Amino acid sequence: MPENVSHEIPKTYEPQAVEAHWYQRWIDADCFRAVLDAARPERAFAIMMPPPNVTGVLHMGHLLNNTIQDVLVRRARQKGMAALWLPGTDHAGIATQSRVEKELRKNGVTRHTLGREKFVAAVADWRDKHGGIILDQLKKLGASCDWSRKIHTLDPDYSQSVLQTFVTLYQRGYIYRGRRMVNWCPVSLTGLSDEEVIMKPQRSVFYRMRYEIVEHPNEFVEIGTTRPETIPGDTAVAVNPADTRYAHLIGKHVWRPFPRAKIPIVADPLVEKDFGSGVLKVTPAHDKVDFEIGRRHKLEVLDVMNPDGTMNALAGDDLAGLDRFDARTVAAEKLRSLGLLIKEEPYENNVGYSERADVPVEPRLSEQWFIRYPKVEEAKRAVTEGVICLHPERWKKVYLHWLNNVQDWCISRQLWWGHRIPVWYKKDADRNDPAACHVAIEPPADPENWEQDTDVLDTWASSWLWCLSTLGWQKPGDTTPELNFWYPTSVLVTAPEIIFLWVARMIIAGLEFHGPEKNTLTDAEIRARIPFQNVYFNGIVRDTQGRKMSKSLGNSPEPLDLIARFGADGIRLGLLSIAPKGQDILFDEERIAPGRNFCNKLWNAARFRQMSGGKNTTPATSLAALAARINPALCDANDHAILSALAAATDTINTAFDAFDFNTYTATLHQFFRTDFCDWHIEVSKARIQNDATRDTALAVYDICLRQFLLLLHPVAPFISEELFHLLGYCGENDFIQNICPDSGESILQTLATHGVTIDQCAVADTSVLREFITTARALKSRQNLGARKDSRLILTPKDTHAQAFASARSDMIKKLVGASELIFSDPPTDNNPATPTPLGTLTLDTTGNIDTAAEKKRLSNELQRLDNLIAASNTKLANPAFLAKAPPAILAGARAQLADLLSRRDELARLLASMNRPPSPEGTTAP
RNA sequence: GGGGGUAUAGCUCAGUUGGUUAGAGCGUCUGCUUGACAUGCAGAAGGUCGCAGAUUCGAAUUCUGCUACUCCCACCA
Repeated sequence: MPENVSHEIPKTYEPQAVEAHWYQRWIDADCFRAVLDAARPERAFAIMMPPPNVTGVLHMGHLLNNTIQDVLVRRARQKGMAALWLPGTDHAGIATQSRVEKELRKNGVTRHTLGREKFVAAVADWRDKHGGIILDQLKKLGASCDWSRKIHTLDPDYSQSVLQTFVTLYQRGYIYRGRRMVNWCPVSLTGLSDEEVIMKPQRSVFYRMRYEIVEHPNEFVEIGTTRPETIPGDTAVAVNPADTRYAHLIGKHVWRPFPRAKIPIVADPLVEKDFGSGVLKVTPAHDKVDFEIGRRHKLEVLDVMNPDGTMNALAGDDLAGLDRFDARTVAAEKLRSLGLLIKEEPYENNVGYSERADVPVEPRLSEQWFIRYPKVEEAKRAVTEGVICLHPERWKKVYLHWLNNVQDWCISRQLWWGHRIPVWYKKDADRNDPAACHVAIEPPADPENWEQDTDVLDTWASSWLWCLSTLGWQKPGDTTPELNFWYPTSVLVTAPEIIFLWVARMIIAGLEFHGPEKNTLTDAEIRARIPFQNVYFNGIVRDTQGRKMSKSLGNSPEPLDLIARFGADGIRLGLLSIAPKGQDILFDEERIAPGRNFCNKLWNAARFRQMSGGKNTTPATSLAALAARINPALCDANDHAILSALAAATDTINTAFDAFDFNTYTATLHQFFRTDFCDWHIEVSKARIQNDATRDTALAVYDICLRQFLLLLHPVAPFISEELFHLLGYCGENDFIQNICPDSGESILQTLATHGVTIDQCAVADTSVLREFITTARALKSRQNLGARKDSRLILTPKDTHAQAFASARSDMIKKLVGASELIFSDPPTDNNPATPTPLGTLTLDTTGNIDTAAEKKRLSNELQRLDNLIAASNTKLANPAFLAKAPPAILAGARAQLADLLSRRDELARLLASMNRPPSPEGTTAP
């Protein structure tokens, strides 16, 4: 055993112990600390972790998202980049506040009985207790974040920057206050942005009713609604100005049923002629469209609801105090009793739900702060010009569509947990008079005369600064050494769900705030201001039925439990290899088990390498040192083949990384290691390991493969790769695999050549012929249920002298791999022994009777039929003059060669089939 | 209503710019405790590449239409 292999590899791989050990060592050695290198800006590589909510618990989506980030950052670290992965958490206004309010309610306490200051303190307290859990859980996954830089969106510095951007945007004219229709959540009691409203199809009732025309008693117009409870808020009915049916009624009035009142009939183009009766009841206080119509026609705005969704006094005695949905039933009853209800029809429509509270939002008129987005054109250009690349690219369209239709952003929330809006109003003054507003981070000098706005900012109005404020940015135009070095960051890894809520807004924030104030930006300025260069959208992790993971469905596995059972590396490998590019993932434990199995396989292969010994005493910490152990004269064709495959796999993986193609990455790891290295190369070279003369060279080839493979594997499976790298002595005791860059394919070939091993492509080709021959021979045996026997006699009728020499030289190898006691070269026996064509000639299995002749004949006929079909197709193609004239020569030659091959195999099969039809010869087997 | 996405083996997915007989993992079947590994090995079965056209010498791949499922956006009450 080599001296540098100082520890024996245990029999079974125990991920828990290995993971805990290495994570601690990495932390102790400060492996994840990002150190800027101002002199070499090209070394910068940064990823900002999408900050999880402090209320969040680790779920499958986090596992995938953070695995991808960790893979990218570890890869960068190996390549010698100054790699920064910055973690943090989001204060998550509504979610956190509701969570704590719920706790308080258990003790009969509300935020109002507690008061603002104490309540915020209580929430902060809860956050301090629970908010860090999710990041600690990520450590179990192996996340290599620079934990010393952990940021929270309510940290004092971060908060300052949030307030400062509000003030700046106000000064630049992008922020205004207005009485507008907003999406009101009657449970959270706050306004919401459009992006926080989820449309859901709803089974509703469409009420068709009639309103009497004031000027024409006993004449009615029919009106449809799904919300009769809002009738008391009606202040008009509207028709389309081009609708001839109602033209004579415009300017007249109808009776609102309850409370009974005269309301005008107006004409407005927003009304669809063809929908329902073409008459719309207008409730300006409770519908966005109606509000717009009301504004144009100067209609009264009658708010008949309380903030909590109950009806108020204006709704009339029968409805007042009722919940909006109960009021709907009562209102319908009232219509019926008044004889105004024509019909109730089942109806499916889309209703907006509050994302957090999951109740229908109520369009509600209220005073809110809005942002008119700056730099919208530049934000589009950043993506259309490819300054920011989206992966997969198709999200471009979604992103641009949003920007093309973007509405002003309602940023005030009627909550207490968050960044309090930095605006003070002069007492007893008109709040809409700018002169009576003090907008600044610092309160006015005479605070007793002012009142601060009670609202806080939308959480996303803080997280849109994530790429800036995490790097010490405090105010627009700021630069810091950290910003200069790491900004723009390299990749953002996130879910497409938040492309509007977060991604687009971060881009806008970067463009507006990073650099001096400018109205428009050049391409170069865009390049300098964007927050990230790439966005990788990972899919959503769903269950096997395609449903989102959720607590209430109980379909979400416990990630820490999975890590304990499969190992972090196993999960990472499993998740990454099943994640289709840009598609959602259907998660099932069964589907990630191969990740764990692969780790086990690797462990055992390493163990086999170590148990195979070797007399090397020199350290083997580089490719060159390992290559130096090879005696080129002892390299066989299999060595050439596996080393060639290693270089090819390396190149494939490098290309895959550049394209964020993780499918190819994991598939290549699997193909190379399992199929090429373990199942073929190790097996085929075992004899050479047992031979003193060849052992060192064979082991050196193992080591080159294992070392390079571990380096390539490390980003996705950091723990096991580090452990084995050390156990196999590929680095010093105090080194880490993260600091070692895998050689490129070309560099591997060059280093080998320097040490006398120039990959021989003929040898590589020979190996693939041998593999095919072995597989065919095994199949031949297996069909006779002799797969496990090692005493079979094989008779090869070589197709030419080269084939004979080839097989003869490898006779021992073939016998061992196929499981045969003899390999005889001879003409085919004349009786009905099973046989098969192979690349080297016809191979016959010498059986002593008892073969299933019928089954074998059937198989041969099927195979013959298949070949005949292929030959027919091939002939047709080659008989086509157009093909002969237009196909490239290489394709043509290929087609001809293929046909020749098919024909010879067909002839051989036909001969074998014919021989099976003869009665068996009485002597049994024939031999030369 | 508008815009995406997907459709390939029983299941989940690969399939690079069109090119020789469409691949993998899981599952299934058969055999095997082979001196690293049963979380394994060997072998096998299994596909009209959603449907219909078009382009081409040649289409899973490009184009058109259709169908099914799915996601996002949207002010039809």
